[in-house]
Amino acid sequence: MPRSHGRRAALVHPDAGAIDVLDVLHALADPTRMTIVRTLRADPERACGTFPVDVAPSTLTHHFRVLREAGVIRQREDGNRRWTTLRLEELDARFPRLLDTIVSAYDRQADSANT
Amino acid sequence: MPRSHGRRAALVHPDAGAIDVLDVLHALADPTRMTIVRTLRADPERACGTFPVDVAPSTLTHHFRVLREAGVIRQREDGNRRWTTLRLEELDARFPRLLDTIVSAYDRQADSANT
DNA sequence: CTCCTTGTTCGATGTTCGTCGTACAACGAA
DNA sequence: TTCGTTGTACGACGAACATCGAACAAGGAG
Repeated sequence: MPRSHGRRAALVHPDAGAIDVLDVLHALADPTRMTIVRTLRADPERACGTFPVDVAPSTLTHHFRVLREAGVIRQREDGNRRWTTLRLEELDARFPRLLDTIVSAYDRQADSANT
Repeated sequence: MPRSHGRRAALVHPDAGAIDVLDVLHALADPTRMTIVRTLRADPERACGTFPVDVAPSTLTHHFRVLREAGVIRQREDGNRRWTTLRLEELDARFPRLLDTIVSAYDRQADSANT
């Protein structure tokens, strides 16, 4: 028994009512994580490995954890895969229009840069 | 001449069109800076020392610099004082409803905590 | 069972961040 | 000019962060 990894850690998600807006802002203030969120807005559910980001797998795991613990995404185990969705409705119930306004602002910025 | 400080550095503000939404999110993802912004929403202009935050003066200067360089606030020299305002209109022109939505979300969270 | 795929955990590295104390610069008033 | 007020610049410190590689765990296909 060379390591004491134990089994796969259970996925922890904060309750909708416990989501902290500062945590959400911090989670979104990173280009890789913003790309993840934008991708999920277009596609409702994706597996981890299918996001158009260019970082090492372990780095991607880290970013998913930040988003998950901030309450932005939900992850579901399915065999070997881990499926990811936005917690859009819960987020919207607590902070109306927050996610949409932020992502729209980023979209607008990306558009103005491609000119 | 013990130091080579030179004179007071000029205040640098990014052009409205160069404001980066990720910088704005990062600037707002801190409780002290969020308090500064909320205070400025209530009062249009304040001097640095009049904010209800509990940090050392040099720390406050640091937070003002982060907000200023992100394009969230504007600072104006006036004799010994430095007056601070929100760049609300410029921000709103580039990212409609962004600041208002974020600050409202924080207000809502603060309200729900005081229950 | 064996191999491949998927994604994680751990440990390390270098960077950025929030905080402070100290020194100091500019201004205004006495 | 001297003194008090206001706020900055610098340097340091510990914590948090983004990133990676290596090892590994679980599941599916053959």
